Amino acid sequence: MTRKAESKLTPAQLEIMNLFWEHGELRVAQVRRLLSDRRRMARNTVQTMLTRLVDRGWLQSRAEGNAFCFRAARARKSTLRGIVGQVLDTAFAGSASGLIMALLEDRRLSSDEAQRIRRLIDRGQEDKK
Amino acid sequence: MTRKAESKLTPAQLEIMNLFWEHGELRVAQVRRLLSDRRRMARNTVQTMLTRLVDRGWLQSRAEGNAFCFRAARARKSTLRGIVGQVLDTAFAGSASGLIMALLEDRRLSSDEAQRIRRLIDRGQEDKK
DNA sequence: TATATTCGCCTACGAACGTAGGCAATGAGG
DNA sequence: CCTCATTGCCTACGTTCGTAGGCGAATATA
Repeated sequence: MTRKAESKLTPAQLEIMNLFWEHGELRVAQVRRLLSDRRRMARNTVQTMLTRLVDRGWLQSRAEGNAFCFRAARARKSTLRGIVGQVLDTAFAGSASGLIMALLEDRRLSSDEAQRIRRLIDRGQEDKK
Repeated sequence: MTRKAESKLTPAQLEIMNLFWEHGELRVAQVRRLLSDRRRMARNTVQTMLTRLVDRGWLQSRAEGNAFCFRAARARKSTLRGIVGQVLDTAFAGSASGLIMALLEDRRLSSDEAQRIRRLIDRGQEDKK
């Protein structure tokens, strides 16, 4: 069982990880271009962040020709689970309903989404994989 | 309208804020004592953190005799709402059901809690306010 | 071939965090 | 009056983050 170390991603790092989870393998320049839609930063800034993400096990890199290809080293699913779990414990003392209450307080759900959530709860109730 | 600045609390800071939301007004030594159950730190560490929380508008202070009393300057509710909203946007691209899915993936709900959540969803569905 | 672009790598820097030492004042106890 | 514990305040230090400059190698272009 590989220990996670759970080093916690900052918002900026998470934004980068999202790109990898969505696009798979990317090079520095590509990350920068994809990122530039909402956040402009120098090439070296992107490079530094990728290097640090590699250091902490969030990304893997692979040499291809003269450049490098990076890709996510951890699954999106388990990472998000970790993030939510952390918030749940530190901010809501483990109360899932407390968290969901806060969630519903400023976000109106579409009936579609409400339906989906209800199903999730029911499934989690009867059956535990 | 006092601007929130939404400076984001770190885990350690949140732990302290929780004490104030639970206990109301506290002095440095009291915070340290309450904190010592799970996290031992020097008096000056606590002092520094409180000072910084005051600087950033999370706490208010009031002189009482020779010492100071601190208390929360922002409501727990709106703070937690902000935290969840931030996670929702940065990690789940605004998808509430995505967040809840991650939540349910490693936390089994008690049927009690499931019931409560279902009620919250229904209420949010029909009626806003 | 000479020049410009792209990329990796090393280094830096200010801000924020968590941590804490040390000093001065004030109040309590002998 | 002298000593000790408590408190406020100022300062510091190592780390991480976000930001980036600059150098040198390789590649593309004129």
